[in-house]
Amino acid sequence: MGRAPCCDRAAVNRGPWSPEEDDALRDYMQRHGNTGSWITLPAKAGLKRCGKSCRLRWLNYLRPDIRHGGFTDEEDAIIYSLYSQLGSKWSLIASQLERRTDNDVKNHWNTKLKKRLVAAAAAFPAAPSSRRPPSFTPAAAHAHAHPSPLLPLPAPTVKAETYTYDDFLAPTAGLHDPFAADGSSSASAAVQDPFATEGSSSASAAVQDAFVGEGSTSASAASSGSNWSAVDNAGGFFVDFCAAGADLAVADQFLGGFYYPLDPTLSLV
DNA sequence: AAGCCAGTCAACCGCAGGGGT
DNA sequence: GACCCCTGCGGTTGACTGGCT
Repeated sequence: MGRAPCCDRAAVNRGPWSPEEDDALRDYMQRHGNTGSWITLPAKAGLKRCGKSCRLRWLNYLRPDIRHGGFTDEEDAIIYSLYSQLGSKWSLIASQLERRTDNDVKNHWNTKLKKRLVAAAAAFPAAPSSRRPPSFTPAAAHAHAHPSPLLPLPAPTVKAETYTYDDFLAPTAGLHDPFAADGSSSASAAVQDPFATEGSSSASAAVQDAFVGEGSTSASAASSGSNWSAVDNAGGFFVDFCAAGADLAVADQFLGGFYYPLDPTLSLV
């Protein structure tokens, strides 16, 4: 015997909402708010809808304080970062973005962001084992802990307030590349940018795209030359960003995930 | 012009967990 | 502590749309 349905399916409308239904729900919510329960709301609002459907329609669509579509690069970066730390905790991720719903973030990830990473993973084979931290495992990338003992970064935490761009700036101190086997990584290969929206193959563009906007690290990283590789680790996405040359600070933004909110005072041992 | 296909997104479904009794 | 009800969440589906052949 299965779970009892939350409402009589034969007695309620299903599928897309009509403008009239939207008006009825919006009007009710603006007059009364949801002071009672979602289950009883449809009857009070004169709607032939399941209470859960009303809740979803209001929270994801009709609510006046939400935005749809048009995700900015900065929002993408935040989503990448939080997904790498939290996994598919869409409500938590959405709570870190202003006026976004979990459904919108989830759809954006599934339709756009994930595909970029899949494409990036396909374009780049796994980094040679000699360039990977010995302790790295795919599970570690999802264990909410930093995958490499070489990188003494704190375990990511979720801020109570909204993230800002500044949370993703790179540290200024010079860090060495923990993936480099001999410390002399080559920047000769032109590589594609897993984050690029239009398949740029420029290494400098890759870095600039990763640090969209006014990121102060983009110019130095771009000028030093960069090397991307992306690895899809058994359902968890791990982007290994290796910057060549002296300016390797940027690479550490991506270790263990995509972007880390970094403590600028940290440095490698 | 018609058919096909891929991308997008609103909506549904079922489960987990919290709170009340 | 057990049970029930309700809400919230994440996975999935399916309708719609636009581009391509």
